[in-house]
Amino acid sequence: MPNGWEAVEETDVTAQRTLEDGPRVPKYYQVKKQLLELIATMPAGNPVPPERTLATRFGTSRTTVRQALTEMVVEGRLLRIQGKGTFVAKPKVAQVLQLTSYTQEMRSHGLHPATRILDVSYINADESLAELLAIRSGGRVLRIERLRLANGEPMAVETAHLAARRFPGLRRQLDRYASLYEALASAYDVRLAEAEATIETVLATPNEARLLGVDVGLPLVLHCQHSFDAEGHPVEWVRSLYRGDRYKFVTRLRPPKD
Amino acid sequence: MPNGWEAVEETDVTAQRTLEDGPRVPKYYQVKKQLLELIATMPAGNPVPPERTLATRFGTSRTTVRQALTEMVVEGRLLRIQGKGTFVAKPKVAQVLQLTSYTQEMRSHGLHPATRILDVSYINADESLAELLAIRSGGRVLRIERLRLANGEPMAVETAHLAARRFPGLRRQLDRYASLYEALASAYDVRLAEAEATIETVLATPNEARLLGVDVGLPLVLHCQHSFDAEGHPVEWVRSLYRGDRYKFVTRLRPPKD
DNA sequence: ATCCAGGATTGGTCTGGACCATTGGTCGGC
DNA sequence: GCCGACCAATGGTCCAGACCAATCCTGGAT
Repeated sequence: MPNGWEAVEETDVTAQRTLEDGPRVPKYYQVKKQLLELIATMPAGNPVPPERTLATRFGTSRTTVRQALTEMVVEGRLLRIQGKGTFVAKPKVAQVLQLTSYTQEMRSHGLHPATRILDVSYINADESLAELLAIRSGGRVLRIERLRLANGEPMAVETAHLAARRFPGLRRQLDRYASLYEALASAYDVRLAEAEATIETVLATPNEARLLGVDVGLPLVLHCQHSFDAEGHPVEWVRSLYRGDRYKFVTRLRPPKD
Repeated sequence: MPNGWEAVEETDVTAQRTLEDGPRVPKYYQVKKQLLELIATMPAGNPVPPERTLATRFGTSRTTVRQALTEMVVEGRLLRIQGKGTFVAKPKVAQVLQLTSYTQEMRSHGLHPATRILDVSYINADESLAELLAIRSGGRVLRIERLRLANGEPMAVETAHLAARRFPGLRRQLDRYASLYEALASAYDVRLAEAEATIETVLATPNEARLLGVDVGLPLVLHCQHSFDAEGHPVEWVRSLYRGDRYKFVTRLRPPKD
């Protein structure tokens, strides 16, 4: 790893008070600040010194270094790969919050989109899902689970739910069209007109971590979208998990209607 | 602490494979699942056994228990207070993404809003801020830093920036009106018509942690809002930090304009 | 009855170490 | 040249312990 690590000066990092004489600053936070300076001018993909090297350099334990690195990973500044090393991360993708297809969205960022179908199955709706899809409790629902990739890299896991009764044979139609939205438009003359969405922070479960290629516990953005057609009838309920380290969201705001 | 902890059975938690025979599940994740079951029927505010007690019960180290608890804190399921204990958290507040005042928003949730002014000062705009406010670089900007509380509890830190030249004497006007938006409307006949906002995950710095009453490193939602009046002129740029464990966001989505 | 000091309890930070899992490189055999 | 085994390097998990910081409770003094 001849990458100039030798040039990193040994540094005494001590938990200390802030300039405003406020609460003590954790030692790991000082390490984080030093690391932020270290990577400030590095291009995406540039390797960062190994944890053990950094621990020696900063005169601190590996645990403390890991804590600092973890925060930077969560914030999307670093990318850590077990067995390989730690690297400066690519900038976040700014995802516009609107009703558009994943494919179009990624292309608008100059990224090559791909989708892998993880599962397509029929389930019976519990009460809350039934209410969302305006069907009776226990009604049949088509569930489509997809992994969204950009340039071969997992970005999101999406699970769509649609009422089987409203869209008979939709499962077979999926093979004929490039996307779900296209199938809905062409085979059922249904287009999404509006949706209500919630966004919140969750942490990756072991399964989700595996799908997205991240470590368990990485913060994800949970985006639940309840979509309606032009007549105001519910079309789908989609639960999407985005990598919080890879995305920022963009939206337009207006005043509320009085 | 006679709270029935004795009734919690000793449990052998082992890192194990998932039902789908996928990757191993970390031990702390198993602890997390057990804890989720434990708190499932507890009301908000209910105490959770201390870390050392849980470590004994689960036959694991305190570090492992802490990891599980931390995840649940991040997700807003638990609230941890140093010296006091760990408690079941209140449900997240669903914040609608629209141009409305903080006061109105909290009231719509039945919460008692309050605002504490942290700082009001004039600064000189750097290039990016100048561009946002459509002023020349170095121009004078009024910076207003506020802490938003609900029922006495910190919820967000907001820092608003407005062009001093466009709103002469605004600093003094702030004392006359209940809110910034009201001052803009009454003293300058300016109302916000539209805004563009970004949302992304960041982690609490020591200063932010102190203001919000959370631990360093807790995930926060960074919300940057660039607001315009009816003529499309920029009015303000606001940087807000919301507690990710306390908020979920709600928005309406529409198709893009072709 | 109230207040304050001291101790107990609880969570927060840090250390050092061990062990595991993943990735990549090297070397030897075919 | 290609493939497989082995090893090194790197990150991921977990342990046990020590110490610090914040909160609360109790007992004694006023």
